[in-house]
Amino acid sequence: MKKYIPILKRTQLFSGVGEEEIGAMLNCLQARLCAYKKSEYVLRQGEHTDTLMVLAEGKLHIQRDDYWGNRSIINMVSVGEMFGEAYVAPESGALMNDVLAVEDSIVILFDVKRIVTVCPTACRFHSMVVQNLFFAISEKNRQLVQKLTFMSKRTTREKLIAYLSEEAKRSNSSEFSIPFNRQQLADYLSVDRSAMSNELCKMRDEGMLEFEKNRFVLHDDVTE
Amino acid sequence: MKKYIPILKRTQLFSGVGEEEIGAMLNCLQARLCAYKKSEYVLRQGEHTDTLMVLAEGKLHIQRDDYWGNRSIINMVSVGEMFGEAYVAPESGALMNDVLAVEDSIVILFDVKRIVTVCPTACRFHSMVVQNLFFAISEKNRQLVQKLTFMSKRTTREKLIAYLSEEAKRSNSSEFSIPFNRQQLADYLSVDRSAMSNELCKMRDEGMLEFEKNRFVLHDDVTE
DNA sequence: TCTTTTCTGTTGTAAAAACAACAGACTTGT
DNA sequence: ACAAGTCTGTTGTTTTTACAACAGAAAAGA
Repeated sequence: MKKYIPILKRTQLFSGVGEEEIGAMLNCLQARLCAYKKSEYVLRQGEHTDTLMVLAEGKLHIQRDDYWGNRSIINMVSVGEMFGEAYVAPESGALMNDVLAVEDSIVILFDVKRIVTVCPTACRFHSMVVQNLFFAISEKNRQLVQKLTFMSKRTTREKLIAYLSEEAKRSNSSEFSIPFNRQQLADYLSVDRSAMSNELCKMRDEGMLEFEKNRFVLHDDVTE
Repeated sequence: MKKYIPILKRTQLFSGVGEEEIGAMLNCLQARLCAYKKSEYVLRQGEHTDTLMVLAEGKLHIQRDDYWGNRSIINMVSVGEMFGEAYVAPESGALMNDVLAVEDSIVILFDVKRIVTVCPTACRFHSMVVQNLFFAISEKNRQLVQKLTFMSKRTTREKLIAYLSEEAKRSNSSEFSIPFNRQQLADYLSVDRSAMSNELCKMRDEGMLEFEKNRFVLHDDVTE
């Protein structure tokens, strides 16, 4: 557990909190570790949970398969990011999604009720963590809205442009990598993989962009 | 301002807080009122804000018009619901959406920094409001994910079924009203209005559902 | 190294959506 | 009561997507 304190220190949740204080809070928040192999499920749709989780190693997808087997990737979780925060409210009900480890992963679980309900003066940095948590959820909120703006586009091409432009903006460069392979990107944007692949190649042939594997270069006429 | 205390008392944000305490907190949180006529913008995309807002009267849409004039309704705000919570973090950047009054509306603004950053022992119920705020944002998060699951469906029919089933579930009845007219529903689901209208009528002719204006009745084969 | 599996691009066909244009019903405001 | 405007359903055409099937390249595993 101790070995992950440096990772936790760099997370948004513990931003501004020193390593010693984090060590103390791990007890206070009853932190536990859980390991998952690639392709294992961390959580499954329909389950109940009331823990806040932070990814310490690996990579996760928050996703949902519907009755017909169509997969929709809601979001991606990278090291240092948290998940489960939407289900800590008492009446939040069952999980709407699966959480899948797409790489071998290590997850840190926190008893979030202790973060929010225990008097914040209990430990010195508690109120700072509450504030961080608040900001982190707000940001996740904006991420979801961002994703909605990709998905609200009518054509596959528009969805691709919206998504790729955002990734370019996020990396401050017209050249960047995406965290998905083709099938995953299609699942993320909720389009057909082959149709998307087709569209990407058309855009490349029209000179809008270049790509190789998951590395993309947008040309000026795309970014505006 | 005082006249809205009963409304505030019934909001998720002030749940569990008495009317006198709310009155006291209005000062503490520097609450202000703002009125908007139907079709006026409460906030515009690109602006900056750091206030938390609660709708006291009327109805709002959180939406976005793209370059080509396609409107996408991200969410709807009813009386007692809050909005703006995603932009209170210091580095949250410019608003991604417009907020439009679809009816004459009254909005209450709060200086949210005082909710989150001021020592929660300042006033007695402060920590309860912090907790309420946390739960409220969590719930909004789930709402957005819910919407993503509608939008991730590939066909208009599937989107309609996903949305209408959810509304039925929410009202615990196969008969319910929706808060949108046809154009607004199409904007909410990001589909073409006439195609959607067409699809709705086909579904009605196939006996899946009935409707009249914004009142719907789902038949058994839809809900399962 | 060789085999197996995964990933990506390609094509053709069928299905669905977008778009445009219009008519009748219903509202709203004067 | 009337006129103007809005809302809803309807139809036909064009565009786009979904789906299925396949082949070569790349990666993973034995």
